Amino acid sequence: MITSTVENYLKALFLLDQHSEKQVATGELAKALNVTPGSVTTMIKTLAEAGLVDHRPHYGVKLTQSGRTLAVRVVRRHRIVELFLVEILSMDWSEVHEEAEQLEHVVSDIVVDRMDELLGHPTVDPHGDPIPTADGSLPVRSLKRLSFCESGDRVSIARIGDQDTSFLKFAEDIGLVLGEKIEIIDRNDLTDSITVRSSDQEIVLGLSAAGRIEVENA
Amino acid sequence: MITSTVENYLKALFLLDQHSEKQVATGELAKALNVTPGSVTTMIKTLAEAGLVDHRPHYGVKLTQSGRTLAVRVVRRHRIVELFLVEILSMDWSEVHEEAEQLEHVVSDIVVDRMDELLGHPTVDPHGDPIPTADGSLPVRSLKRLSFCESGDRVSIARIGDQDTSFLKFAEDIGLVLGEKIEIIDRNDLTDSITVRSSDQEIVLGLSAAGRIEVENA
DNA sequence: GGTTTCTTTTTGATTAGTCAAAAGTATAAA
DNA sequence: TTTATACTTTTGACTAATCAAAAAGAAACC
Repeated sequence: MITSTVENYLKALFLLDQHSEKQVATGELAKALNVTPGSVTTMIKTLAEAGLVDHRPHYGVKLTQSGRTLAVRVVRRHRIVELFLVEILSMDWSEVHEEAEQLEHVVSDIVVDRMDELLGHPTVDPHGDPIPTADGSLPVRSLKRLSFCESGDRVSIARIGDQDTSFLKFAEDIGLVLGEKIEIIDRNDLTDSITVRSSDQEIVLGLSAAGRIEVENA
Repeated sequence: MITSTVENYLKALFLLDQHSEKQVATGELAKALNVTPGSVTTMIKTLAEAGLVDHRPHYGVKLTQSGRTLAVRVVRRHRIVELFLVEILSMDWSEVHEEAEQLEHVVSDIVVDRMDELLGHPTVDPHGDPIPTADGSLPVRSLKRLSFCESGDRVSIARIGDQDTSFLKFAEDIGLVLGEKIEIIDRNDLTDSITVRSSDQEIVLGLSAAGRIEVENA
């Protein structure tokens, strides 16, 4: 039986290694899961025996095909549940992450499919993250960080992956919502800030905050 | 922290002892939870230490007030989730029990309250079991088993508590649904059966099946 | 009252997951 | 090439929950 813990390890591995083909370090995984490195080593061995990861001691770990398949299923459940909580139960998108973190391990395929249907087969969750399809495929988008944009760029907000509730609330309050079209007015490396216009309103953001927002060309 | 296991023990105790003020026997609880009596004894000791139950060794166990409060909360979550799955996600009432069994341990109060709202503050779940209010009160209804009805009685179906999927499907198929008004045509102790009329249709049930259906005077 | 039967409790083991701290490797610096 | 630093793995211990089987207690029967 696949426990919630195993699902969490697989999901964390997936989210960590999806943007780089490299092995994931034990310490990195430990930090992501909030456990000690020793615990990770132990669990990695269990996962390797089950054929869910490949482990090269002292180098790192990587999902196998079957591990990846399971991980994607967890991610799908998580993202559909998050969107469902926001759209159907009118919850605030800043507070659904923790909730989905629990639900992702217990909702059955039937329930997820019903939610998916009710939501009209959505492609992204409330943070702008893509929702894997039932067969496990995951669209790849080419986004860039708002902090890398140049003056004059016209882009739309595509993803705010941050999971910090207060940052999400803040972004929402100042009108930086998913799909919003914005224009970069000024990018200033001296003051370490970037100024954007969104629906006639000018917003100044520090570059580190801007780095947490991803955009695509409008 | 209250684990799912503890919640399950409390819930089982609540469901077993609610209709009799008596102590619950170790073996009875073991059967309800599908664990060995030894496991129950061990857990009971833990619960007693936490002040959730009173335990008289070799006699039985009973929920304390605080144990009861927790149990009722679990029952509320379970029943609201069940109804939600049926009403909002259009799932079949015969298949939601297992699902709710998992969800009851992870849905937060916020989510339950939203579901409750969306459902219009319902008072009974899909099986006709009362839903405890947020403050923990639980309406008491006086129902009787269909098997105890006499010829000529006019009643309405109030509860089908059984959790066996096939029995639930069967009841639904023959038109014995919650709220349905029926008239007892004949009750025959020799053939061990009862004949009822529901919307012009005559249905013959064995008394043991009729014992699983509860009714109230129409 | 004494013995049999049924139920409960105790005992000793096991599994999943975790931690703290010791021991072992790899890498980078001198 | 040796040493220092950083990271990983191992070790031993702990918690929650369980089981199987032995021991103990209560009840029922003669």
